[in-house]
Amino acid sequence: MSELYIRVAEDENEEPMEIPSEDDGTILLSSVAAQFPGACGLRYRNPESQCMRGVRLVEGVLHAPENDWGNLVYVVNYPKDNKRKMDEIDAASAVKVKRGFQKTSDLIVLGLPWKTSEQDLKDYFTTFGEVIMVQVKRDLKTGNSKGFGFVRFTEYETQTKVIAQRHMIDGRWCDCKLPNSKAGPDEPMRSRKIFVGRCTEDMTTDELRQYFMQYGEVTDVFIPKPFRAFAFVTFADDQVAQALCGEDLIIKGISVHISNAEPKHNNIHQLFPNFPGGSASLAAMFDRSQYQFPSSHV
DNA sequence: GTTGAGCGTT
Repeated sequence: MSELYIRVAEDENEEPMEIPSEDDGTILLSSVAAQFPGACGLRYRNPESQCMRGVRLVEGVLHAPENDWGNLVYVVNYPKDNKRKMDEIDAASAVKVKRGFQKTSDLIVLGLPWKTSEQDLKDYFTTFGEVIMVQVKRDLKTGNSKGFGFVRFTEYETQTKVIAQRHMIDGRWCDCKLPNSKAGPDEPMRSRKIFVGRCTEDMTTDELRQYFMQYGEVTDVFIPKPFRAFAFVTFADDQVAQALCGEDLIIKGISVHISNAEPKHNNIHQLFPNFPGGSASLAAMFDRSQYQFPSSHV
């Protein structure tokens, strides 16, 4: 190890910033990400070959090439600049990412009052975001509303928000769903949070944060206390979280399993049907908690 | 002229 700080920049021609190394000469990815949010690694131009080279990254720790950071300027890697990274996760995940593309679709609006018009619908939903179209389905002969309709938004974020809640329209509670799906206000808006199963007790929040940073920006890490062999990691981008679901990852030599973090009101009694002391105490214990479980455990 | 879980005439 040659010096206490190494120089890191967003781009080869940008002004570098000095990042502190650890005592053992390594650099924590979290140190880089503190200055460059969302960073997932480093690269540098090899003086001999003039090619860009990646810096070795093991579980959130960056290792100096040939044990010497030298006097080079290192360049930050970001997940979105690197499609190859996503492809490596696996083919199924890549499909998920593509399918989860931020394109809006029609939403069915269930439970409309008979009197609600398309103009009423448009006026209501415009308060959430720009509306592309609204429909109220009617009996062709009578012109009476069938009590449901459709809406489409410009922004995917608006769609997500609208699906996630119930709607009071002209005095009735209505639900907006993706057509032909059961997903409603309760259920799975695609989560930015993943469930990390098979954790060991020596895994810290910092270590988990450093590890998962390589996939995308991490906004939260939660480890239930006392130890319960799982954790939750939240990403800034739901697509990153979804892409990891189903994966087995190696953290500190341990194979952990990634699945979707489900909303916390999933029936806990299905998880532990024979809990000692009866289901009431179990329910009380969990209803007060923040814990969430993946559907694969239910 | 009624109704209240569902799934879209053109």
